[in-house]
Amino acid sequence: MYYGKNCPECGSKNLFVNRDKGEVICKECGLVVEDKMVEHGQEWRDFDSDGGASDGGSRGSGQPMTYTQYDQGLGTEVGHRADLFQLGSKDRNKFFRLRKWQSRISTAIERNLKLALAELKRVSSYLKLPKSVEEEAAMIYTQAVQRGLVRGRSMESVVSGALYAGCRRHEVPRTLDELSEASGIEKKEIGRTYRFVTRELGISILPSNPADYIARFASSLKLSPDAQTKAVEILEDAQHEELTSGRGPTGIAAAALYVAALMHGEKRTQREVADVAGVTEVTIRNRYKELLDRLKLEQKIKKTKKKEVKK
DNA sequence: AAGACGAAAGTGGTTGA
DNA sequence: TCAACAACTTTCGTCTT
Repeated sequence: MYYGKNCPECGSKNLFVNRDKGEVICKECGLVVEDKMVEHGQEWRDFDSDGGASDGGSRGSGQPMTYTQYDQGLGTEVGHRADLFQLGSKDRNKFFRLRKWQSRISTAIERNLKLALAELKRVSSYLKLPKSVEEEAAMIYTQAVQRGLVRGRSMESVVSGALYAGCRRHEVPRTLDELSEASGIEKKEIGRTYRFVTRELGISILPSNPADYIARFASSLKLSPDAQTKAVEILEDAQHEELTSGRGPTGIAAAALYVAALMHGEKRTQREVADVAGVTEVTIRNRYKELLDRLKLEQKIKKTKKKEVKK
């Protein structure tokens, strides 16, 4: 199927549309021509304006230098087909010679990065992660590749691990489940590579704070802002009582939300809360019980219950 | 009938010898 | 490397609303 454009890398018309993944791949050279098709206004990766002779510090499209640019803008691309028409026949040999040369120095690392960062962007946009996280993850991945940490692991799993690490560092945690769903990599695999990569790179891993999950969970549950702030309060109390250490942060966040919802008369079933938090009802119950025991919230709940009865 | 509760057995990961 | 261990899940039966 002709996609309507040629591959900016090799000029081939043999572009393959993968709707599941939302990307377009060139069958000739393997370049991910376009990803994030769900998003509006995705630009084509224009190597032509970026690379080649015009690269003298002024970036073609005015992009800042970033890690998501696979070579950080430092590499040199030898021009493409379109340039041919501007060249005299005399220069053609030179052109082809340079192109050949380029393909030789284009190392496995660069090639890997190119593909990996496309994948990274795809997953990142799927999860609607902020740019800063994407940058962080790209940086982590780049370092991982340079240290040869990808060897023996799938590229995708390392990308996912890097993204997970990026999320954690920017305090916009996503659960392993969400990463897993977005990337198609198994949860434990992501966790493994995440631990491995962060350890090898000496990246500090601050344990994630349950409060970071509250906002997202609350909005999927359509809870009022009041209930949400209440949940955060409960969380703070729980941390004073040291109910939070050693426990899964999502379970705690879920329980806090569940209680907060009860207290505000916006009851959600344990099942509903459990689903958005990615834990089971049992876990919520356990945390919930602890909260009641240690924080003496019982009377408050009974009060609101009476109110409901009166109504 | 659906939700809440809890017991019991199972799973995967961490830790310490 | 192995066994003990804690957190969490799965499953299932019982109670409550």
